[in-house]
Amino acid sequence: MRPSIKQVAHLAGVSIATVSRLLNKPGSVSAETAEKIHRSIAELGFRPNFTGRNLRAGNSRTVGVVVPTLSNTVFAQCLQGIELAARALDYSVMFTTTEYLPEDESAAVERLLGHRVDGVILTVADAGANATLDLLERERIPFVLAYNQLAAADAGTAIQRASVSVDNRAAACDAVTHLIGLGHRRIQMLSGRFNASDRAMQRYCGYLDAMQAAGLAPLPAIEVERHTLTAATDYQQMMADPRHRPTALFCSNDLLALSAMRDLRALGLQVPGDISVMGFDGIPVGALMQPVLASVVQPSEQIGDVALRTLVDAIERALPAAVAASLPVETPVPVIAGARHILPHAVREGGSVA
Amino acid sequence: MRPSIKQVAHLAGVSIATVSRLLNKPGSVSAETAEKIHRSIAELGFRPNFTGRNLRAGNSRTVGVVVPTLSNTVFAQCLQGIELAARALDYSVMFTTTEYLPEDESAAVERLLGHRVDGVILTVADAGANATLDLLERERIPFVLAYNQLAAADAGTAIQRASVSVDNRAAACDAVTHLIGLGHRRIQMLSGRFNASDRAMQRYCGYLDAMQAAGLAPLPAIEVERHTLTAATDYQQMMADPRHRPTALFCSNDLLALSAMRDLRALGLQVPGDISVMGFDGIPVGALMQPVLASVVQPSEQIGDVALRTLVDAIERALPAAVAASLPVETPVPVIAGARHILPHAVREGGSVA
DNA sequence: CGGCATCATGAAATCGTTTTCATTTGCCCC
DNA sequence: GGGGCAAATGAAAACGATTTCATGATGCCG
Repeated sequence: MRPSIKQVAHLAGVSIATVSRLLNKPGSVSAETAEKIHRSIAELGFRPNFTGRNLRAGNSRTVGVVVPTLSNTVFAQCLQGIELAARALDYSVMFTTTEYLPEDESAAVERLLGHRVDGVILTVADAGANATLDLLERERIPFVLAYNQLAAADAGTAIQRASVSVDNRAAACDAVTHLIGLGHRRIQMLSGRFNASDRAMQRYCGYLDAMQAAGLAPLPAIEVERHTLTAATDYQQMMADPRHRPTALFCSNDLLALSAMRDLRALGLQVPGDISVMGFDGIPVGALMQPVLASVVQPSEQIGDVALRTLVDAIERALPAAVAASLPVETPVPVIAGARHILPHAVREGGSVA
Repeated sequence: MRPSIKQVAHLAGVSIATVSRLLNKPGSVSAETAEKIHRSIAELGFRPNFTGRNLRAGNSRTVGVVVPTLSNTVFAQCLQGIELAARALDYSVMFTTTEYLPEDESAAVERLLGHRVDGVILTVADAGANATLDLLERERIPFVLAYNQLAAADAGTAIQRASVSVDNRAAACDAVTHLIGLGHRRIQMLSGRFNASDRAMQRYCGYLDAMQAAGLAPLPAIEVERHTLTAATDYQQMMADPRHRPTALFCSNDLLALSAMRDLRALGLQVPGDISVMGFDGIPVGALMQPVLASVVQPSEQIGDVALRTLVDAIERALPAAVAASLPVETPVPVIAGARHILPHAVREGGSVA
């Protein structure tokens, strides 16, 4: 068995309380005692057991992260940002994915709650009506949404949720406006399933905004499963026919845009000669390619960073509230004042549009 | 405070032992008692606290993962594979990065050990001489290396470590042989720092193998910092001069290959017209681009999957050994029989070479 | 009808910490 | 020199689960 504080205390000839004190607030123990204890710790190779500490303290200095997948660079970068910030604040990260299955979201969160994470960062399919978020709220676990953008209307409700994202609608509008500025009139949106990503819907709204503002007739979005464009035969037929084919394709994410470009080339079309393609996300490899993938860049790593800091703020703000809640008198709900963090986006111009 | 097993027991009018039994082996408690307890659990919204369980059990059903970064898709996919497999085996994943700083490896592992993870999956800078691995070994924590490929010579030593990777040397040799087969004679390797990645060195050996086998004169590798090719002016000069310029560039990873291609284009060179570029990793976007990035594909997600399964095997094999170790008589070291898992690689042909 | 095995359950110890409360010691000041 | 105060330390109770051991009840067999 690994050495515990008890062995250290015994070897140093002091009580476990003294060892604990040395570890937590070193000022409160005399110099020579500290010296003895430090020697014992070194000799035994003692390492405090967080499990014991967490059990007693009731918090774990661990946050849970739930994202759809890591196959999309966007989420990987976000997780990267989260981990970096967490490490800086001395938090640990427990991580899980949902594979875009809404029904897995709850299971994932349940597991994290079993581990008594102090808070959760998640990207859900639909932040609007979501049982998982309700669960977190019921359990009074601070959480922050990443990428999901809360509707401004929610700001008026009693409990305000926190989210960190770009302004999806405005960003999409900027992208489409960029295309319009280049002379495109027939612009169509290619999107992942709306029910797998509320962002896709918001971006479609942005598309509508831009088309409307320019007085152009919006086209219905083409919804496809992830990365399975080749299966969408009706879509292929549309592209094959120059009369139905849009002159520009606005894709709800970069991976989709890259897949689309490959498929279009397979159909014998030139990008951007025959058709322009613009993405959304601004994944780094997009800028390395030739032609550069035009896109709307979201600061994914920063989204993670801000999400984590917001979450930790909420956690540590909730701490005194938790103490109050343990009083016999039921105090008012210790609500985390939510915040809709909207981070800046940028249009990346690129050779994939003309 | 969240409901504990105690409240459940009280509400159901039974002892906490009975509740615990119901949760662990449901057969051992009578039907009507089970019914009462289930009702209490539902009413209180009770969720077992892993912290308590882990403290008592001495294991956490959690594994730690340490990789250099998530900015490289390769590691993100590996983590994805790990998480999927972990979830299937009912393990959780605690995750951290090192930013390619060898000195951060130990700190990361220390933190994970504090959380009492049952095992660790890691990718280190140099698996040969590595203090972190020694630490894990001293602490008798099962661990599995991912991407790091143990030298076959290690198989003879007393303690055998486990690793999951492709055969880097053979894979690089295959890649370079492919280039040679296309008629290239002046082939040079562009690599990340050897001291930041032992894989890079192994791949350079593979390069040497291939050149030697073909009777060609090998060139020294160009070592660069990650993604900072533009700063390497001597490299730029070499590329600018057709007499010094190799006809093909073999890069130690795909991100580097993509950066190189962009820089070469910036110098006015055509890929593959003036120079061919081949990568290593086989990241998925490489196949979406035009031209397709030729590369050696490693099965990253599968590496994660196998690494996790190997680790869990070791953990669960070590369990009885741990019991034995708690006996007064010091039993022989409960060594995890290591295994060098070599997964298959494949050469992906692509338009970036000619 | 008594003895014994089996089953369901409870009491209590345990895991490794933190923290409260009490106790000891030494010191200062009057 | 004694009273009181501060500093340093120890004993013990939590935290939430599992698990061992003991106990009572039940049923079966001779």
